[in-house]
Amino acid sequence: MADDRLDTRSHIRATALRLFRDRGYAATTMRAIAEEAGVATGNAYYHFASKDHLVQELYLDVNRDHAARVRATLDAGGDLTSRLRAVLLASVDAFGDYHAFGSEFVTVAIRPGSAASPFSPASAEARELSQALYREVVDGATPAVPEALRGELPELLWLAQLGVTLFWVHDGSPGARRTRALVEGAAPLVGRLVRLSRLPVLRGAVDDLLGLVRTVRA
Amino acid sequence: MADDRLDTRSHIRATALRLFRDRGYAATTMRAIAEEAGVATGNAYYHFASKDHLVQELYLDVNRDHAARVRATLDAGGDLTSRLRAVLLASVDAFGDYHAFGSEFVTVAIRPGSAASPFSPASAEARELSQALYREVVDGATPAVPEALRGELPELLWLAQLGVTLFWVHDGSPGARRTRALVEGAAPLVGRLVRLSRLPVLRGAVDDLLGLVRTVRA
DNA sequence: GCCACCTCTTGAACATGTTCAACTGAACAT
DNA sequence: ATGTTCAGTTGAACATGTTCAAGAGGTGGC
Repeated sequence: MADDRLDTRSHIRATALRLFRDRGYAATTMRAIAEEAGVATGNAYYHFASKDHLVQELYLDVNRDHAARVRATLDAGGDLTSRLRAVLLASVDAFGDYHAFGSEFVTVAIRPGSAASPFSPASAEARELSQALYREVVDGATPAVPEALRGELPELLWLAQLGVTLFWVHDGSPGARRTRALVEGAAPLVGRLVRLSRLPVLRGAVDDLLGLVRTVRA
Repeated sequence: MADDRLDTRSHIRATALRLFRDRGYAATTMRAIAEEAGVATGNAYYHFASKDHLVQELYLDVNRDHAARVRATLDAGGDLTSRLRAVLLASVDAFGDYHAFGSEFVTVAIRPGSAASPFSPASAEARELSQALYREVVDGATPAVPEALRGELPELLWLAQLGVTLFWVHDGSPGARRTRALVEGAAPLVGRLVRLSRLPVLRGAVDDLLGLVRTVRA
């Protein structure tokens, strides 16, 4: 019962994540986590401010998994479309273990006040990990992404991943088929648009978009 | 206490919506709604399956308000950009009353299983009301929107509104300034892209996009 | 009149996230 | 040794969404 217990905090963390994976969010009560970890309910709250904070730990795990899955692809080069496609599909895979309860978890994540929100301070580590992947997607692409886009594109692609995840949540198809179809279609479209962005006719639209992104970010 | 009480159901509904508006989602307990309405707690559950279903009623109200706000604009004609801009800004205004608690409500709405989700069967009336507005935005625009886009664009714009709302939720700026800036920038960008979509160079990208939309919708 | 049925209503009971006052025990100062 | 402090721990208590067995009251059949 106290074998792998380096310290109480990480023991509770590990217990919670296991239960989340096995039972989902709602079915994993704080009492169950505490009991399974062999501590009192209140103790879990001493180490984690809320259930959301435990979910946030789960997101961190998923993001680490995602990063590990795409390491080889990112190092291998390739064009923007194939890199983006691979990274987005890998994110679907990384979430795959939680597919049954995916909607529950993303629900928690989208709550603006939630610690598990991708925008929350508590998620900073997971967010930066994930955003770094898309920076690599862009910077390592050959042929190179046009200079003008290189600054903002990674963040836009990261947002696109959040969109894909949101879609995935509502996607009841087996094996997330529809979500994968979305990625298969969207990645080449992004690649094509990035290539087209060099054309003079599109210069205005591209400038508008970049200006909008910069304005809105502040 | 029983003055304006046509029937219990609508009395509970009205009471709940008032409390939601005044106190927000979390602070409005089912007990408070029932007590304020002068019925037992369980009675509220007889008429509304869950608290989410009451929130869904609130969304219906907001959507009706939105539709009323844009009636004149839609009847007046104008180009796509100005029509889209007006309708999106009006949606920000319609949600304005709930700005303080906006994040709470949208949180509820985004939960996939939730009755308040824009995609839920329970929200069908609100959804169709809202989607119809964007069909009008597109169909009533002069110069006319290219034939090829007229089918899918309304739904895409409706999704864009959901995106704007999601942004608004995370937008802490006074008067939702950043959200309005997003709309002010995005509407002309959409207008410009729709105009450009006629160009032969973009034909491929447009076809890809439309194909993607059709594939993914199923 | 009486019974069966059905809609509507009640309020106690339940499960769960969260809080909190009290307790433990180790580290440290005197 | 003794006292002090404080991070860590406990479990009962609380608030709230939700459920449910019980009943009220009306309507129609006989």
